[in-house]
Amino acid sequence: MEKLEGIIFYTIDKAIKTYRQFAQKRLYEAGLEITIDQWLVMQALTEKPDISQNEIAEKVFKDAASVTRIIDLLIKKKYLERKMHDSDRRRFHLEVTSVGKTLMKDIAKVVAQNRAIALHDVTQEELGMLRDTLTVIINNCKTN
Amino acid sequence: MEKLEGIIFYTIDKAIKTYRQFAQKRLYEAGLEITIDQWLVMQALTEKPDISQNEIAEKVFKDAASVTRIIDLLIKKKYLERKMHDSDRRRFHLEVTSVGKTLMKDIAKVVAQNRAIALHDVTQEELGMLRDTLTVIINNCKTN
DNA sequence: ATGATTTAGTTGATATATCAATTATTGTCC
DNA sequence: GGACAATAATTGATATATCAACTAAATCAT
Repeated sequence: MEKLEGIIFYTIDKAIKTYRQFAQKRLYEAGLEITIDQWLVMQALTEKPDISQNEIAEKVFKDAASVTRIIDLLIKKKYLERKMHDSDRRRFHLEVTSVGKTLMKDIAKVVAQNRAIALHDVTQEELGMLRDTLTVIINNCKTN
Repeated sequence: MEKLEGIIFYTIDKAIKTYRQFAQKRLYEAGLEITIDQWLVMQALTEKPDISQNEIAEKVFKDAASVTRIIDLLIKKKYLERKMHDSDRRRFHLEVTSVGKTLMKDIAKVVAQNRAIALHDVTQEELGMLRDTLTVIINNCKTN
């Protein structure tokens, strides 16, 4: 068996974990009280305000159960509110509060900086190839 | 703010999560009772039998606390044993049992297949560039 | 040699991941 | 239109991630 260092999935794992730690630390240092995972949910809601919890789960690659719990925390923090859904009483309408909107704006700057630092010296071409190769891997692994 | 789909870290996250789900499912279907994270710890121990728990944590990008708990489970499953360390009574000598060794051999085949499937149609050159770009990102994010 | 510091590992608290089971509601089909 | 299946979300159980506090042992410094 090949050593861990030689395995590409080990490197991919290392890259995303290193970036997440880096990004989380910088959010924390900027006084922004949110985790990366909570931000992902907020971002999905910002992009599509009428999204359902199940759709959020799919979008951020999480389980519906995880999304339920993350939303519970975001509500506790007053960044979100659960309201009645117009046409489907099984669903909720999730509303980003004004506090939540302000927070998201503040985060945007830090997130942009994080990416710029993390991608320093990576060309557009390299970025494109990175994306293409990862997309091939993703499709190869689709179970269905 | 750019949409999630356009963010490279979102794609990296998606790739590693898709692969992990794929790999875990195939391990489970092969009747192998181990998680990917537990396998990582076993593999680190197989590569360096005298490794310490802290060194394992560093190698597999986990917290020492996580490693303690993963090892507890591996011991409960009889794949590992904690023994006295020769020269340092703070440490343990972790020993892979014969059951554990057999398991690791069985896993090796499945893991090799998983990688072959996941990397189908990815050339050596693409793999090298993927690794290089990820390494740049990892170094850019090193906090220290 | 002893007092301070460092290191190895554990434990508790909280956040997240995953699966299975459950509830409430909606949709389908005859 | 009423039984049945599908869907949206929650909850419980277990595994993992992370941080902080802690214990025990080793090392360092004078």
